Amino acid sequence: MPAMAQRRRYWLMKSEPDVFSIADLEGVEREPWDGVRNYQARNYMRDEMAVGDLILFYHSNAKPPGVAGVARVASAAYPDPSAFDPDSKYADPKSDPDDPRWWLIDVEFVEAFAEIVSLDALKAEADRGLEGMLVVRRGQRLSVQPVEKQHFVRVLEMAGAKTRVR
DNA sequence: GCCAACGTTGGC
DNA sequence: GCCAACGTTGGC
Repeated sequence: MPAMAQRRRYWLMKSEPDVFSIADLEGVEREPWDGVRNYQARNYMRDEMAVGDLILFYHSNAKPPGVAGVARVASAAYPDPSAFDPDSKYADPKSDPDDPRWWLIDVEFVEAFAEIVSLDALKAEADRGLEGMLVVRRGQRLSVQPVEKQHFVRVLEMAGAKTRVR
């Protein structure tokens, strides 16, 4: 009997569009998500993400902030090379190549929404469909967050997205 | 530009 | 192990 398939998980990842937007991801197709220097975000990438997991691509520090499209986890986790690069702004001399502190996954483009699903729009649904969604919580700064499947599906509906979830 | 939230650092 | 100081995030 085959092993039961791993349950697909859903995620939200933040990026400042001035630095790297959903259009930038569409242009390169695939991008190593380097530079994350938060342990909880690292743990999600290193320990919980699996190839094929779908991601809400969120524009932070944007006008308006909100979900701009969909991406997909495209690699298993591997050590973040920028931690070992002294010329990188993400260099971390405390990360030992034999015991790397920082890990990442590659992200690939799936879809750019016709219109951003703004944070305001998400908040407006927070009591009817998006209850408990982390990104609408005040003070929630985590740049990699798990998303419940029903919340993910609801955001796709709000966007009129082409992406379908099985 | 402001500042609340909150994670990290380091003195003790 | 506590906690003040500090730095960053990110909405506004």
